[in-house]
Amino acid sequence: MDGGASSDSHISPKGKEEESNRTVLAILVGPPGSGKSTFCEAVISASRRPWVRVCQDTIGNGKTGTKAQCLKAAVDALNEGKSVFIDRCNLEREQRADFLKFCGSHTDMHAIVLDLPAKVCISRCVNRTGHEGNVQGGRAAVIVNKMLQNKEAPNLNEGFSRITFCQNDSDVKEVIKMYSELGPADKLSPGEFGKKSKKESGQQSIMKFFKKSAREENSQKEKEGASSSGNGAGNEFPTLAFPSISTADFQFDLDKASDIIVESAQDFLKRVDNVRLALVDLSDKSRIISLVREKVMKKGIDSNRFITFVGDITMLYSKGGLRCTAIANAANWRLKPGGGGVNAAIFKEAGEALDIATKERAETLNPGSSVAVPLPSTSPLYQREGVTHVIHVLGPNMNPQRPNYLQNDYTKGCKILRDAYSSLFESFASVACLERNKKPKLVELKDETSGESKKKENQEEVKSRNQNQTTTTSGKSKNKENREEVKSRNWGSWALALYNTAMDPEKYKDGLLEIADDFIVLNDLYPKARKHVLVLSRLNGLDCLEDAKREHLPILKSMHSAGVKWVKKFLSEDPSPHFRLGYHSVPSMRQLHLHVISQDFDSPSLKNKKHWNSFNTAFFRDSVDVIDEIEEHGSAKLSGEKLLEMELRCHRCKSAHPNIPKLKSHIAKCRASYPPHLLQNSRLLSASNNDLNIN
DNA sequence: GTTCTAGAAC
DNA sequence: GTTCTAGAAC
Repeated sequence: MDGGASSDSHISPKGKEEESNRTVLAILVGPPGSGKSTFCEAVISASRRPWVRVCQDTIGNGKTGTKAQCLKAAVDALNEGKSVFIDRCNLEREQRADFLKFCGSHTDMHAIVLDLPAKVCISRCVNRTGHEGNVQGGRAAVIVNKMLQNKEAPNLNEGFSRITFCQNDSDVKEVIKMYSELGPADKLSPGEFGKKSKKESGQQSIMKFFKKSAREENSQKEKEGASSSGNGAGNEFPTLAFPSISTADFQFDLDKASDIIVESAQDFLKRVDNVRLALVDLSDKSRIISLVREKVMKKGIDSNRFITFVGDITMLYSKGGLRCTAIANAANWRLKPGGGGVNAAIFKEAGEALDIATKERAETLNPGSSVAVPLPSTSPLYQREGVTHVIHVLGPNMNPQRPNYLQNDYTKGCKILRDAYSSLFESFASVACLERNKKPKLVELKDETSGESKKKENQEEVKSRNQNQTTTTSGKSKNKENREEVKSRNWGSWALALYNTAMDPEKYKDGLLEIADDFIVLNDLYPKARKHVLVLSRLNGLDCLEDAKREHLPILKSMHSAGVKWVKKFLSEDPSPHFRLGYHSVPSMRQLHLHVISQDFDSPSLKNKKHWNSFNTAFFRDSVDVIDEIEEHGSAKLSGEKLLEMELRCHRCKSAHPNIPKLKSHIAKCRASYPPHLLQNSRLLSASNNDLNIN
């Protein structure tokens, strides 16, 4: 494989050989309510390419349409040089087969799988009216459930050249955009995109949304294995390709660097399943590659999950058959294109789109940190290589010829390099949409992870506050502190405002939004976002989350419901914000209160690090998790106040920012999707959130 | 929790 | 010089 980053192959090889105006037959796959018709209409109204939507619900002119009618309409349209959407459920392989048979040599066969959660589809069906096929109202749930029982995900071996999976609304949006931008002569690159890993689909699907037989999966694996140029690994894992950080221009010691790469990777892979890391270097004489290979072998790291790869990081799929979800860029601190090496090559291949998308995320990068930038679908790296994200990462600089070098301080250098890899891998974990519930460590970023042991200590401390000091098994000098804390929790007079309100709401009723038997709702006096209310318990003695035990579950649940009710009310006035409901691990004000807060954090009262981190680190405990944990263990996990001193990171894209003003100007424009953790379990409530309709 | 302000960081 | 943080007082 040639190592040149500057070959001419950024022009898709397919682009040259294809005559213009090839047609596309795109089969939508998804149950009623998954948004097939909306998808088609959105693309058709925006596209320069002529599209025809063939819909079985409408093709019969009032009567129920047939598949045969759809086939005929599709073939007619293709013959006229138009591209076609097949808008019917197409959930079973057999249902799709006939359409694929008509695939002439001038037509690309695509599948677009709208793999949204079943409950979302059901709820949409139940709530809609005037549906073309009358799948709506009460009968919809039965129909959708039945259809979902035995469905098969489309497979390349059915004859599709491209299959795109959408798991959520933002995927759908992105794919609509991609198809809308497809000009008459353009072609999307072949392959499977956006597919969930096996583990994820197992965890997310309530009713085995798309069943796939083991036999099929194996044959698919064989197929992929055969075409993957003998790198020995199947292509089913999300893969991060990364160059060695700091060892080129920044002259980091190779031996030390290789240790850090291997250790960081091993640590990451231990904690995260279903991902793969690929260290990439241009030259097969690369010293860093051989050092890493040697150490990987010694450590017995799974060679399917950590690979070394010689090749151009911008052409891993097109030239090397290695499909990567994300590639890391050894960036400079200004996040500028150019320079040399990997940074120049990636910015060049990704096109201007990456520069623009990067600017939207962050202006600068600190050594030891990273920022993940989603690649616009127009980028050649996305279209040709199937790369969805570029993760910029900055390592330590040991080069005396460069400004701000570390003067051979390898204590500092090694720490920064470790931080850089940890941050890179964590960013990748977010990108790869990992299920992180079962591994609480993963929820934390690098810096939080390093604070993990401290956090544990803190939790223990908090726990032991409630115990008598005679339990001295691991007591040490903490006992003195404990004794003081056990005696009384000293609330300053300023910290009693909520308590006083809860005990005598009538006195303060002018400022209250709602007074119920067991809780009160009021606006936070210093709101940290456009919408920020408190649901305040009225129970005397329930001072904070630490006090909440099983007997408090009814009040916790009723506070939660009240919070959700107010979210609904806010969303009915303005559907744009997202909300979280949760408690501070260690509150400043006495009397248990639930924060209901919109995620814009656009407020002059949000002034310092503590404010930010109290809502955007594990210090903030989502109400849903608190209830689950108390149900399961009798108490909720608490995080220590150490987290409040953490570096400032955007709650959406996780980029780091040096101070509050910079962070605030960033979050005002950041539109990255929220971290996967927040998208689960209704931690994040929005107008499109189905749970709001059900509760 | 906020306000105030010294002094660190830029 | 200005901006921003962090600690003390309330």
